[in-house]
Parts: sequence; structure tokens; C-alpha cells
Amino acid sequence: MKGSNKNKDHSTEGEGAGKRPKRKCLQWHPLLTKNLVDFSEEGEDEDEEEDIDKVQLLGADGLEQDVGETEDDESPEQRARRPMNAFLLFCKRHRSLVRQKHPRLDNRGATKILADWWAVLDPEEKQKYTDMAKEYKDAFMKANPGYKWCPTTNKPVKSPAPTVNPRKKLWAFPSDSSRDLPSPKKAKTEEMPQLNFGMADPTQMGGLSMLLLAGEHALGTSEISSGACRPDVSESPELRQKSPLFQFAEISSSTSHPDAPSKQCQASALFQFAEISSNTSQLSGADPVKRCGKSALFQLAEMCLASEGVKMEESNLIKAKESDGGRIKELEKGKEEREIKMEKTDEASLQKEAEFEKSFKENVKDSKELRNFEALQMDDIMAIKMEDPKETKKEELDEDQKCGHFSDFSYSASSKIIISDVPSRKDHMCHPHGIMIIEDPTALNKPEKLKKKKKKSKMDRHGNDKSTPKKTCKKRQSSESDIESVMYTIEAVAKGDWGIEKLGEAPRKKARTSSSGKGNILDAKPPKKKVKSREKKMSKEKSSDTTKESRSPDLISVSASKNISGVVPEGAKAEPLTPTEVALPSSLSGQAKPEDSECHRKTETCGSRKSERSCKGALYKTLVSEGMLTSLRANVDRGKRSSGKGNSSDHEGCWNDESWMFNQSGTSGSKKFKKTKLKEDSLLGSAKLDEEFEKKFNSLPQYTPVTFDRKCVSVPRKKKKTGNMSSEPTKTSKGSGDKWSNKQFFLDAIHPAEAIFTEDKNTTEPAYKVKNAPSIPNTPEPTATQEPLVGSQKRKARKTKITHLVRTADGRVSPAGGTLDDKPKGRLHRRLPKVTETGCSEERTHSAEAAETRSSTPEMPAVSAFFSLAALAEVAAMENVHRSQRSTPLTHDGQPKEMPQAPVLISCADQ
DNA sequence: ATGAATGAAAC
DNA sequence: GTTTCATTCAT
Repeated sequence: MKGSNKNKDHSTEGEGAGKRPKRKCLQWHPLLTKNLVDFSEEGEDEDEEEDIDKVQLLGADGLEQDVGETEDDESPEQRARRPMNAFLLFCKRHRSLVRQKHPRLDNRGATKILADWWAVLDPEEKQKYTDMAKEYKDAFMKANPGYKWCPTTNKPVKSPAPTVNPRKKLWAFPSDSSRDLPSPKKAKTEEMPQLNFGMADPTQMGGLSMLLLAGEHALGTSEISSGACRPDVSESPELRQKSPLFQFAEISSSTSHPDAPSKQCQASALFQFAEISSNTSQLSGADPVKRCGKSALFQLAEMCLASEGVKMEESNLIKAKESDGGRIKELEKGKEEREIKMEKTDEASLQKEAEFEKSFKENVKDSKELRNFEALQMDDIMAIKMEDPKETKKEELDEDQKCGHFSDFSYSASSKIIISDVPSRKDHMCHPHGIMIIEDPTALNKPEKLKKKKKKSKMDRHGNDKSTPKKTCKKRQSSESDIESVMYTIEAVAKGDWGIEKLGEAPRKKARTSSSGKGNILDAKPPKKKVKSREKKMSKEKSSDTTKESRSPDLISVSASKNISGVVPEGAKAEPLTPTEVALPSSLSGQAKPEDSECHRKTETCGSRKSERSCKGALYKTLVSEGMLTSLRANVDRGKRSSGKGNSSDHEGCWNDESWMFNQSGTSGSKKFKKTKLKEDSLLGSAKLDEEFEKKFNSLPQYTPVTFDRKCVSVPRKKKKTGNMSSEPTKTSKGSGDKWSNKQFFLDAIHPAEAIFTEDKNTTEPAYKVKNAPSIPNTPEPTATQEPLVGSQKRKARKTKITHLVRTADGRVSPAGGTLDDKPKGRLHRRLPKVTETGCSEERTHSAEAAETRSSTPEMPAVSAFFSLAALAEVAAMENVHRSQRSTPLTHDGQPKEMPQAPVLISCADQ
């Protein structure tokens, strides 16, 4: 396949020198791009450097974007892609399946099928996607307040320079350079790796997966900066409420922070993520109290920023840039400013410390919750750290790379975040605050700008870092509790001082990795996405355990790579990315050992990257062992849950529930067990993280291919017709068939509905939520008949037609005027329930299978028998209701019905 | 670069 | 109402 493509390309154009056959399908995300780049470049020593290099390259290319970037404070960056809508999410999630099923089918065909599916999809299912999309969008918007979807016309509002294609991506409306807008995005994507961590990244949220991935990356990448900032950070309970994604969003978007904190609280995880990522925040030294409202991560980020003059500078620069047209000039200035700021930093740090203490006390109050919260934060951070592994680009890998976006979230990596751990309970453990620092210079600011600066400043920075002796936090020599050890580790890392002792803990990971090692090294590596998805499918059966394993390795590998990034300890870095298999082991081993030797050697010198990396790796491990990851995962779940359940708007509840509980238990438990379970925990944690990411992204139910087939079969006429042929036949049949025919349709429709959703991997988590209200057919009113047509008239018309003709099948078109047309199927489908929940994968899987079985064979007949016209009518009515009610009250039912059909049948029977 | 789908946003 | 663009990837 690939080869063909390549060839194709050649033939097609002379121009392209090689161009990327694939283009950027996946690259769309800058992050991804970056990751890819990283991978390729990985060979290089440091992540940072790499980034810088990349940046340079960009700059070299002539893109001055960096400078131009400007701000993101408000402006979205050009790069950001508009968030995907529900349908797109659906497509993204299912396309692979479709393709698998119909390899021959090209994307268009697949798209058609997907559309059919979408049409058939239960309202609930659809709703999930819709909710997700909404959440995502909200997060995105939060991250990029100024973001405009599309300039429709050509002119961007401001951009004077029309040179650019009007269409392309105007939305980057920001005044940035006009040229930047269009070219940058794609150009970057294509050619350069740009790193976009900056604020925009969150923006890019285009892919949910990206977010998740980002988180992972962050974890991996985030380095524990040698220069430790002072601990600070206040955590507020409020944050807890946010879902991880939301938090992420917050982080990502710098701008958001100031906004209403309360609001944020409610926000979903996505938002948080966005905020964190974007958070360029000016660190204005807001009061600690104020900060409380913000997410801890965000606060941390701010602190970090404050502490580090560099970042400050950048932000300032950015601002300045905004004000000033000259970008480059400013950059230069920035350097100078930076120096000045450096001085300031110390002061700031001091203040922060004071604040920190205060916040700390406050936090103590919360105790458990707080603790959990913290854990969550940690997780988030971890996630952030997980950065892109680098990998060499290989032709073969191309595809994989695409997939790689999962691992990508580069931006997170760049940002530094310091997290302090507040002792949650005095009783349980009083840990000194541990501080994790994530460096992400760029993250705070815009990627591009940052890049440039970085390059230039890079040297400076390093010098600074080294030079600036961070105040060492007090380190704790003896690790009383696991947590302490972790904290200690963190501190040590921050200091640059690493105790070998801790390393001991790390080993478990290694073991894990080793286990994971498979044959495919190369392929596996970066592209988690595809691979993952595929693997998932493959491994689905395996169940949570398997998944965990598979995932964990990835995470680890990633983290390792990142950690190591600075210096590749051993050969590992060479191909960092191979995430899962090869890379992991090597990296891990490398980490551990090197750490020992190097780390302990360098007690103080933060300077050596290797040591840092190794330390980081150790730290990471420690965290994992502690269960931090687990908690993270839980967070993610929560976010998922929230999204799934309620709409983004509601969010609120997210935190509590099982996931929350789970976190706590997990965390605490891990502590106790530590070593014993540490490994497991780590595995779980990592696995969970991955899962969560995926989940979010995939939280949506997926139809199994089988189902898909059935649907195709059952619905064939519609689909096919839709695309190619006229639906006439169908219609005719209807007309002639009358009700009878309808029935048939109905049945057909149902079949598909039965479809089983594959739950993905599912994860071990308890069900994050199952929305479906099993039995509730309540149909308040049948009124809503029409669906809102969307899209252009054409589409509308087409759709309408289809609906009548084709879709009818689903819903059944009434021969006459068919007022009711669509209704029926929806309702039935709804029941299908996804199996999403999570229980144990095994059970789930099992049930799913069972369901399939049932649906496929035996039941059909029975069903048909059951259905009566009346029943159909009722269903239709119900469906309408559903449709109208988009906002389904979420029933939290934790457990969906295993048997989808059953309910339906029953209802029918009743009537 | 195009298209296939849908949806959301910007006109 | 219409246009753009988000994803994906074979042409």
C-alpha cells in the first residue's frame, strides 16, 4: 500500500520531492507534528534542544511565526484547528473499523458508511458524541478565546495581507502576520515540526485524542527541571470538580485563568487541560487565594513562570510583540528583558513560597478530597510530562507516525509546571510538599515564538538554569513513607540531586516493560493511535490487564524517552519512540542504571541533563509506583464520565463517584502496598492513563465490525443508494410494501442497532458512566417529528431525500406522506446500550459477545414476531421524543442493560 | 488538492 | 441560506 502511495505521489507530481504522501493526515496537530519531529530527531540529545532546533528550523525556513505568534493570549493560533463536531468524532473513531471491514473501500466510501451509521445511530449514542464534541469545543474555545471558526469569506478580519489564501485558515485571525496564518499551519505541519506547545496547543484540541495524548506526553516529557522552583501552588478543592480534560484545557490556555474560577470548577477536564496548557498566565502574582480558584496545575504553571524569568520574558515579549509589529526586534529585546526578569525571579519565588505555605495550610483542611485532588493534579502533570517520544521517521513509520499523534502532545512537554504536593492528611502522611516541575517554556507562550526564542535563549536558559541555583527545597533524606520517597525524589530531581536509593523503586517498571516487549519495535513505536486502536481491537479480548500492559509500556517509554531526551543515556534514545516495545526496555533500563551511576554522581549539578533525565525517569517511576498515575487515570475517567453523562455544561459532578473513590483508594492503597503492588499500580496507572486518553477520545461506543456489516447488509439500500443510486427502489418498495415493508425496515434497522458496541478496551474502571436509561422509554411527546436539517440546502435536500427514501428505511418512511418517517429506529437503537461501562473487561466482553450472538441469530425472528405495527408506531413516537429531547437527563445508572434488545422487545411486546 | 459525510460557525 | 472547515486517505 504504502509503496503504491509513494509511487503515486511521484508520478503525480514532479514537484514533490517526496512529499509526504500522507500529508499530514495525522499531522494536523502541530503537536503531532512536533512529536513526529521529535521522534525523528530524537537522536538528538535533549528534548529541549530539539525543540529549539526545530524552532530554529522553522525560523530558518523563514517563518517568523515565532515571533509573530504573539500571543496567544487571546489569539488563537493559526494552528489551531477547529474542534471536531460530533460526526467527525464519530468518523474518527469508527473509520478505522470501517476500513478494516472494507479494506477496499476508500475513505469516501467509508465516510458514506459512517454517515449511514451516524444516521442510524441511536440518539443516545449520538448524544454522547455530541456532548463530547461540545465539551471539546468548549475546552477549545476556552483555550483559545479568540478563536474563530472560519472566516468564511476570505477576509480575515484583520489580516491585511490577503496574500494568503482567503480560505485557508483565516481563523487565525490574530493579527499575527497575515502570512503566518495560512502558511504556517500547513506549512508547519507539513514540513516543519513545529512545536506548538504553547498555548495554542490546547487549542488544537482538534482531536480529543490529542488532548489525552498531550497529557501523556506531558507526563513523559515534562522534565523535572533541574532548577526547581519553589514549591508553591495552592490547590483548591474547586479544581477537583473539573474533569481532567477540562483542567488540561485550562492549563493549556493561558488566558482562561483569570476568568471566573467558579466557572472553571464546573468545567470539564478538557477545559482544565486547556487552561493548563495555555496558561501562559502571567503569573501576575495574584493572591494565593485567588489562585485557589484556578486549577492547581495552572497555578503551578504560573508559579513556574514567575519563578523562571525566562518564561516571563517570553510572555512579555509576546505581549510586546502584540503591541509592536516587529517581532524579531522584540525577540531581541526579550533577551534583555529576560535577564532582568531573572533577577526578579528570585524575589517572585520567595513570595510564592510564602503563598505556597498559606495555600498549603488551606489545603490541609480538605484532607482527603484535597488529597485526591492533588493526586489528580499530579496525574495531570504526569500526563503533561508524558511527552512525545521522539522517533526517527521512517518511511514505514509514516503511517504509524500519523497515529503517533497520541503520543504527541509535545507542547505539554515544554511547559514547566511545578507541583507541590500538599500533605493531604496529616495523619496519614505528612509529606513535605513534593514538587514536580515540568518545563515547558514554550508551552506557556506560543510555540512558535517560543521556539525562536528558545533557540536563542536556549543557551541562555541553560546557563540560567544552571546558574540559578534553585533554592533547594529541603530534601528529605529518609523516605518515611512512599509518598515521602516520592517527594524526596522530586525534590532531589529538582535540585539535581538524585538519590540512588529511590531508583530501586523504578525497577518494577522495567519489569513491566520487559514483559511488554514484543516483536515490533519499529512499527509500534510512536504511533500509538493507530497502533493502539488496532491493538486495542486485537487485544480487546485480553481485557484490561492486557491493555494495561500494553499501554503502560507506551507511557513508560514515552516518559523515558522524554526524560532521557536531554542526553541519551544509552542507545535507547536513538529511537526513542518505539514506545512500547523496544524503546521501553532499553530506555527503562537505561534510565535506571544510568541514573544510579550518573545521578548519584552528580549530586548537585543540575546541569547535566543526563542526570536530570535519569532522575526524572526515576521520579516518574516513583510517581507511578505511588499510584499517581492511577489517580490520573481516574481523573481522566471522571472527565470522561462527566462528558459522557452530562453535557459539558453540567460537568459538575464529575469528580465524585466511583472514579473519585477509585482514585483515593488507589492512591492510598498503593502507598501502603507500595512495593508489592507498586508494579501493578504503576502498570495500572500507566495503563489507565492511556486508557483514559483513549477513552476520552474513544469514550464513545464503537460498533463492532460485525454490527457494521450487518447494518450494511440490512441497510444496504439506503447506504448504497444514498451514495450512488437513487433510493428509488427503496421507496418503491415502501410505497408498495406499505406497512409491511416498513416493518421490515424497522427490523433491519434494529438489527444494526443491536450492534454491539465494542467497548474498547475498556479498562478496568468501573463504569464511568452509562448513560442509557435502559428502560425508559418515556416519551413525553411524540411531537418532534422533524429533525433539524443541517447543512447547505443541497445537503439538506439530499438529506431530506435520503431521509425519506433512504433513511426511511431506518425509520421507515411512510408511504404516503410519511410524517413519521424517521422516528422508529432511533428509539430502538437507543437501547442498545453500549456496553461501555467498564466493569471488568471480561464481563463486558462477554456480554457483548452474548449480545451479538443473540442479536444476530436467534432473536431476529423473535423480534420480528414481536413487532407489530402498533409497536413500531410507538417506537417511532418514542424516537421522536428522544430526538427532541436531546438533553437526556442523565441517568446515572451505572449499569446499562446487558441486553439491549430485550428491553426493546419487551416494550414492543407490551404494546 | 479533491472528495465523501455531518455539524458548527461565520458570513 | 451559503460557505468553510474539521478528519481520513485513496486518488
